[in-house]
Amino acid sequence: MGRQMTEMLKGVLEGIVLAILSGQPAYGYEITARLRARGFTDIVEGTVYAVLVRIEQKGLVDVTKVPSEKGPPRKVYTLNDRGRTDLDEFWRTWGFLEERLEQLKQGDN
Amino acid sequence: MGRQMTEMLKGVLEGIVLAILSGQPAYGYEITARLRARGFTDIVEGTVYAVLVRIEQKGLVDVTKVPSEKGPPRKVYTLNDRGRTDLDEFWRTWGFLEERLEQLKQGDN
DNA sequence: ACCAGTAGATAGTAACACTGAATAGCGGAC
DNA sequence: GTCCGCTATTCAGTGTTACTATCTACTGGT
Repeated sequence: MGRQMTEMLKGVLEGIVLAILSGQPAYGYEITARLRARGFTDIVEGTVYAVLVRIEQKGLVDVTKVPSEKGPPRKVYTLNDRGRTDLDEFWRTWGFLEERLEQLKQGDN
Repeated sequence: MGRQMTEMLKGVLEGIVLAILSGQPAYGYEITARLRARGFTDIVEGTVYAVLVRIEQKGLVDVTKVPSEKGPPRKVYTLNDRGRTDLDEFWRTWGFLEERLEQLKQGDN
């Protein structure tokens, strides 16, 4: 992955995962697949699981273990109220940045 | 500063500084002031100087020392060719992220 | 003599994404 | 019946980054 993308994902990837979970509950492997389908082709499992551990510890998601027909049991993550609050805050922060960068891009500096 | 903003700035702040320099050369203290004027009210000098040291070491800027009427000599940073290339790449990476997040925000997840 | 404003530097910290590898369960091919 | 591939999770170690807090240094005004 490009160095710039890696750095830019910091603080954003967590929001992306929360946003994905806001649509419907999902488990790690599935989330990785969705990210890939969305164009984030270079994000590997290890990275996603680290995010999931973090948002669980922060109490932004509820977790249930669901047996899989194929492979070890899945840990299904569901966004809870605190997670939704955090996601809202994420979008506000993102919106702020987006605005400022749009101005900069227009060249009024 | 909010935790989310701090993390989100990683990888972005450097691009912001390069973008500011693309308009015209500037020195650290001045750049901090411009950032503040742009709404980044919580970014302090120490943070900006760290970025400047980094982009200088990467060879993205040329540096000249200019005496100041008031206070110690200024280090004026000028974006060079490598810096411009890096800035282009930054905007591409940013554009990619912006697109994906816009989709996510629209709720198609 | 002191202080505020200007200007830069730096050591230490915390957070984060990445790398690479390991573990574990199941199905099918051979 | 053993090996391979796919599913699924975990974890230790690394590098990069922004922040905190503090320090130095120069000038002008009170």
